[in-house]
Amino acid sequence: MKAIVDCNSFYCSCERLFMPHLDHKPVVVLSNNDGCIVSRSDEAKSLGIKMAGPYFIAKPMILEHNVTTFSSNYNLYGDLSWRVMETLRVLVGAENVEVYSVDEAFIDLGEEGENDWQQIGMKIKETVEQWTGIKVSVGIAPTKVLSKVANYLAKENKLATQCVLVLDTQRKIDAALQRTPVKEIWGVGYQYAQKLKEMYAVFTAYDLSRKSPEWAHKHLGGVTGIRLVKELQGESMKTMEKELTVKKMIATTRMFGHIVKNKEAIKEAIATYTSKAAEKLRRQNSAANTISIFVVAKGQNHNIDFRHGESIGQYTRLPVATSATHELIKPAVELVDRIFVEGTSYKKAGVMLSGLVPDETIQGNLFTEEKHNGKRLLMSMLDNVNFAMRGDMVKFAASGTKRNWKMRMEMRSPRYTSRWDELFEIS
DNA sequence: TCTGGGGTCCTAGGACCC
DNA sequence: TCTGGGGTCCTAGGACCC
Repeated sequence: MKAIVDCNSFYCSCERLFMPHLDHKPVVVLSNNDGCIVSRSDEAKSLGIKMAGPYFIAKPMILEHNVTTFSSNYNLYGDLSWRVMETLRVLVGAENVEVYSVDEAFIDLGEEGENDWQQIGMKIKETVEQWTGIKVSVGIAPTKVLSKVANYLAKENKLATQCVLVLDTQRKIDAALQRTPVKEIWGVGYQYAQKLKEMYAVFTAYDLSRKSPEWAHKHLGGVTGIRLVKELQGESMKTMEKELTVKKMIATTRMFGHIVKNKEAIKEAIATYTSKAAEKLRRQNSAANTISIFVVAKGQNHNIDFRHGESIGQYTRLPVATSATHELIKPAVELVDRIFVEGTSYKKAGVMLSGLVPDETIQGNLFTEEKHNGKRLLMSMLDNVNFAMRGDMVKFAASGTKRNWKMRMEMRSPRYTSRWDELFEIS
């Protein structure tokens, strides 16, 4: 059996932990740049505030109903996420936990025996809540996809389920699938949901589970579709992933706080993002052999298709894979010259590192020049300083010092658990 | 004019996830 | 006025090889 443990309204729950007077009150958390709503408490959901909806559209409603609003505080969320995952590892053994995202983890509960799954689920839920203060929902079923269905229904009916739902018989599975719209299945997005409904009259997860794997291959994206249908039918096709996943691509991209028309500012932004991306790269001991950058211009009909503003990109293949910031900044900034158009208004830029390989410079070897090793040392010192200061204390000059392109973050709460000067105080 | 049957590697793009 | 930031996997198609 597999379980999925999912934190309820995770970012909102993190904020409430330090402001308990907000319990049972509507709360929302905004994305970077205070652009979209990315987390809503149940009370905010029932006011009709839309997930991923633009903040400025929801703002009148937010003011009217006195909804407490936060900018994202990733230091805080990251730390609390770590506490939740550690709790799970203590409960079921680290080797059985697969961290799936900042607020979700799969757990392998094993196959054998007549276990009281309901009780196991409750124990997990209650322990996490007691140890971390974060409320979670637990779905338990024979496959990952079915456990996600169970989790979805647990959240839909919090009172009846107490946030724990087990699907351990075919009868329960079928009943659950019949109550689940096809769009809510893990792996079915907007496009497939429309297609399934309009062309094939598939409305519920149950309808889809009646289709054959061959049918799914034809109409649901090849092998991906086969796996999905088999998982719905109770056959495990998605195994537990072992931790230690090394990323295959690393990106740092941001909207600007304001429109940018100046090439130097774009270069500063690109240099800053490159530094950040290189840091992530070194954290997983990789080096990159390809660096790409892109910029997004503000389109004419911005209000209609803001998402599809045309993105113009370029990439460079590096002669040698590297993880050194200065070796990445130089080609990145040069790429800006190739794509920048005078007189254009830009709203976003990004850097992507790909072609990632293990970093050869980490263990100095006899055949590497000394200069090369010194470079890695400089980088670790820089990472250490920046980590200790929890910011970017030491930067490359190319990143600029004024940064008037920086994003907005006007309502961020204190980083209670990761900065000494922002610790929670009791007076 | 005709025009095989494999392979591999790479890139772009689509679809999805949180 | 104002619309997030990461990632993954898969497929198709082109270039190239024998």
